[in-house]
Amino acid sequence: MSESGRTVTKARATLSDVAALAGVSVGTASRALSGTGRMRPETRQRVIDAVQALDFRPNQQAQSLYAGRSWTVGLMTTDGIGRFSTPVLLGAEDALGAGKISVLLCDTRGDVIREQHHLRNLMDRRVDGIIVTGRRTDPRPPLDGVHGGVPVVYALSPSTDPADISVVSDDAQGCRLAVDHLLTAGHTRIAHVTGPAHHAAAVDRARHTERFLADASLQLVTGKPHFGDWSEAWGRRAAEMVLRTAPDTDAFFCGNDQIARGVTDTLRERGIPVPGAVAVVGYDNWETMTLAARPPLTTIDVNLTEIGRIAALRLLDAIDNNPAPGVHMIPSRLVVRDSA
Amino acid sequence: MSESGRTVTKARATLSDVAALAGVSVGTASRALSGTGRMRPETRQRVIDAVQALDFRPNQQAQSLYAGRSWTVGLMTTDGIGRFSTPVLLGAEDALGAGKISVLLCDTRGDVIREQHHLRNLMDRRVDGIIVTGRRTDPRPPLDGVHGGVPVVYALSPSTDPADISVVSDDAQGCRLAVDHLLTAGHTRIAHVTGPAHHAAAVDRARHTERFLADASLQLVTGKPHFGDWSEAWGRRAAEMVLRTAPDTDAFFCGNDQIARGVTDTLRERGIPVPGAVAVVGYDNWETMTLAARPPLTTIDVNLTEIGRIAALRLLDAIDNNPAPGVHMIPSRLVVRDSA
DNA sequence: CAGTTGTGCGCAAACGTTTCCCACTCTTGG
DNA sequence: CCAAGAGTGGGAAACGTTTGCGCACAACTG
Repeated sequence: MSESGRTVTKARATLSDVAALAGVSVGTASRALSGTGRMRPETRQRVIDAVQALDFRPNQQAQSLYAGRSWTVGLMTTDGIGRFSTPVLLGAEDALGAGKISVLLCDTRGDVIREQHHLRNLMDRRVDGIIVTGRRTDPRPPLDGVHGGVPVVYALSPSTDPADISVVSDDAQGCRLAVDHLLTAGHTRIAHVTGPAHHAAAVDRARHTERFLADASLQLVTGKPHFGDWSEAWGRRAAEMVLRTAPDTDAFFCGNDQIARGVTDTLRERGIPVPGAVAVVGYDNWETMTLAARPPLTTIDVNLTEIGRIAALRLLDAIDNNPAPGVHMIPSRLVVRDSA
Repeated sequence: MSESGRTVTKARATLSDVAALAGVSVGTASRALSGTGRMRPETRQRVIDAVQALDFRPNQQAQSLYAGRSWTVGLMTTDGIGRFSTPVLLGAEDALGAGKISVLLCDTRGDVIREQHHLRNLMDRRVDGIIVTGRRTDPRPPLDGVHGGVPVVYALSPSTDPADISVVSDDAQGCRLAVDHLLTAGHTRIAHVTGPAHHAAAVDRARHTERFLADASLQLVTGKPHFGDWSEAWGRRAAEMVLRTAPDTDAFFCGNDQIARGVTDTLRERGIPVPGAVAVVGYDNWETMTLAARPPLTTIDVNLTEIGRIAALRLLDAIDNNPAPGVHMIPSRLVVRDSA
């Protein structure tokens, strides 16, 4: 097909080819390779030599048919494959790859029909398990139509059924890291600017922030969190607004890095030194934002890759009949840069 | 297992269950479902009823074993799954899903060992084909170790072997769109700021830009393109530099959107109206950059999703024994916003 | 009414493994 | 010298599907 030196064989050798070359039966060849069963070392060696000579590799389809499993897991992402699901996916792929398990990718784009379609496909392929992940941290209804006890792990957005296995980010602990960092640095007049009030991530983080401030007998400098959207533009507008209402604000804790970057832009344009006069802390550690901001942002890293990895490990456990039902919280990490 | 209403069946029905219930043989049941072979409509109906009653779905493993193919393609990404490979991946998944083909995800992280490992795995699983994609547009060596004529399509970064199938972005046409847009608006003193000189995307775009300017008897306002890195910081620095060397610059064409955003930041901070005094055009249409920039950036969209889609279609053609060797160029699109 | 055509459907092989069961060949001890 | 036992390895069934072949029976035709 191509004139290059790449190998282009017609069809791969099967176990009977190997057996024939080694002068044994297929069954013996199989046992020689699997290590089971007793046999003369010499015989086993002949089989191994034949394998090498023919470049034999077992047909996974056949193994799967016999074993009734596929050494494959489905990874369903509910809304595109974006900034959040990608690291989760990589973490999962990494952990699974170690166990000779491959990942089948299914993107539902938030469409229930598509989700059903993919689910049927996964069941038909006899996947060993399924990881469901979404962008939002809001709980989601469990997958409907899982047959034969195939285990499912929900990553990032937990299942509404507490009997399911979910792996999520520990927002409370993340907020505590941020608030403690600001308090320790002596900030007491803190504002909170975040995303839409209908996102769990926004309301949860706001709630935790107010709680931790209350623990230190403080409250938000403007009296309440500011809900908007996750954009830089909102961060810029919100900063203007907060500074008008409470000019003595000495810190902003933001619901994500884009908002935080918007806040720093407003501060810089007003000539307010960061972190000298006002400190800013973001959330997510999205490096395209945190590193490009001026100054680079101190932020909370939610360890998305770790979430994916743990989800995969929990799934492997469940596949091995050791399910750990419930919600598993993955701790976040404070990343200190120049903004606070 | 769970107290919710979800179906939890023990094991799925097989075709012999269906046949038994319908009172026919397995062979007949199979033919009834596949539509092949002649039979009494009444018999066929009985089989169909049995299928419904048992919620039968054929076991893909068995079908694959018989057919010698898996209705699966491997998608290898060479360096993480980032901003560039993700849309390609989605486009591919979309096009393949229509053909009942699923996607196996393999991330090599730029590691040759890992690439070999994944490739062997894919061959063992008898994938119907492979799509290889990378972040960089630089050509890459073809996959080594593809057996049995399994077709491979290279997306985004072409194969160095011209006999392979590659689907890439048409950088020349993209640059022409940008340059023409600037020229039509009357700009003649154009600067070009781009990424590292060891990236094909940077040097190619620079070369095309100079060529199209030459076609209009013009040259770059600073006499040469400015190579740096793909960051906002470089965009900001480069803008300072260009304005010092050639204060009468009336447009910046940038190698990507981050650089373009950096340029607009410098211009805004110097009080230079964009696009009133100086126009700015980016590249890639990365919306987190283009929409957040002030003003929102006019840019070139390389249609990554389309590249993925076409790569998948070419792969399907090749699987059907109609390979279209060579490099396929996907045209880009000018997205006009406020910066030019 | 015998022979031919045609329809409907069952049987079995095949895809490539794994594993159970059994037969054979040595060796060894009585 | 023969029987028992251990060590080897062959044969075949099974996983669940698809498909080629051929048989039985009905319906024509001459």
